[in-house]
Amino acid sequence: MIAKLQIQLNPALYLRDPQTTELGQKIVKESIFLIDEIGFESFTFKKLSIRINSTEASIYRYFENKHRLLVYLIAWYWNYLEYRITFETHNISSPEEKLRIAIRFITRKLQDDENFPGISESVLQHIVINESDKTYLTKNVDEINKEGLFKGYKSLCMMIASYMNEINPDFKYPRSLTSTCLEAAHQQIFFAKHLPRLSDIKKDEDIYEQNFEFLSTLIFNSLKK
Amino acid sequence: MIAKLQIQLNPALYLRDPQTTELGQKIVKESIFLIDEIGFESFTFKKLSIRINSTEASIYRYFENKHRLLVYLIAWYWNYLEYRITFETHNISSPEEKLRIAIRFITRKLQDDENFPGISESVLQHIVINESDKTYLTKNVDEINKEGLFKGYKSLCMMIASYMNEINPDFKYPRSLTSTCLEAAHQQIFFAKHLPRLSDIKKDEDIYEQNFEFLSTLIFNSLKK
DNA sequence: TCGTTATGATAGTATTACTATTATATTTGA
DNA sequence: TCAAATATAATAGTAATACTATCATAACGA
Repeated sequence: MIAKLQIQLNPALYLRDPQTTELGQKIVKESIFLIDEIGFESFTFKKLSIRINSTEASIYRYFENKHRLLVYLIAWYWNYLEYRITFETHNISSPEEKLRIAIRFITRKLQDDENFPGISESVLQHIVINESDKTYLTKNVDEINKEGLFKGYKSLCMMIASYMNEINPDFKYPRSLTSTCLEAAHQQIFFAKHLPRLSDIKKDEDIYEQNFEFLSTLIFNSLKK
Repeated sequence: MIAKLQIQLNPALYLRDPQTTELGQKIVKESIFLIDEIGFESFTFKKLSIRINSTEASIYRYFENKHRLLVYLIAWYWNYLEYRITFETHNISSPEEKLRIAIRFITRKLQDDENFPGISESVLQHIVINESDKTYLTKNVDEINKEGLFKGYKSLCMMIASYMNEINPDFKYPRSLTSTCLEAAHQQIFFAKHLPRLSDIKKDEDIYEQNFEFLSTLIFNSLKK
């Protein structure tokens, strides 16, 4: 390995940086599996502590509460996506091509990434599908936002919106369209699985591919001059 | 009054029909205000019971738990919207016009409706913006869905999708586009207020009007042949 | 090796999300 | 109109949740 990769996150996301200690890494790694298994509402630090053979008090030294831990995990995900898209669009000059790559990435089913052994990206993606909206749908959004905890999501949104702007500078809603599609990217997967009448995506075919087609159509039609 | 209006809801939504008793009506009416004030996470039957001078146990006779109460309120909202849209599109034959009316309604800021004095539609709309996704983003979606509790939302979605189908039968994603827009209708308002970088909607102008413009553009561009 | 830091072990508290029981008030219907 | 059914209030109780606090000990670094 020539360089060790690490996703840089806002220190306000945690009390103690979980990436720096063994226990911290265990908390993050196992919380992903546990939240995926039982859902965020049923997830507690107590249950997690039992799973990792530690104590509630120890986990509370890393994260203020379970909501902050969720915000941390989701922030990690968006930062990871932005990093991957930045990497893949590097040296590509066509904004259409960059946009296509970005749509590909936000609609793609993730595989676990060996560069980040502490985190199962595939399971984390399930959490994004099922729980990510809960990070901001809370009475203290403004407070959390002021601390900069949604920076990763906003930054990704603005990056994609900037490609749209390059393609058609007259289009009036690049950010709204991007945030709508970022949300749809996981919502449509959720609907296809649980509320199929809300979607045209068929469960028996490749739902991720269909979602890519849907969002590509939506975006490129909107950007036509 | 020549006819008393009442939104018909699936009886599985409640244990005892709140529309039939004074206490039930008080529970529904005040829960809307209380959830809006303190947010769904902080909302408890205990707090509500104090507010309406009743007891926790009495409220539990109407609703299994607070999540079911939320599902009830949101179901009421979607049924109400469908009722209004059905009424307003009555006798209109142009599918473009029907679709425009529907978009108008899903993006419009609601006023309290005198026909339904027990419910503040304007405050309920805030709850839809802030809390509605929590009705389905839960581990037991499938169970709740099987009971038919999301029927109102699905029915509204399919109605709007059918207008799209009339306009352009070749368009492959009428349901996905509709559900995406129904979600965006409240998401963009939320973003404009709390996470403005995720949206092009400006807080200082009429956010509801801008949202109507955004979604109209999105939808009609998608339906172009 | 001394001091700092991280963790574990344990305990404790207010609140939440219920369930159960009983008494009383109100409605209904025979 | 009286009895029966029903609705509500009042009260109590429980297990779990979401924390906070204290102290001992292990590990670690200078």
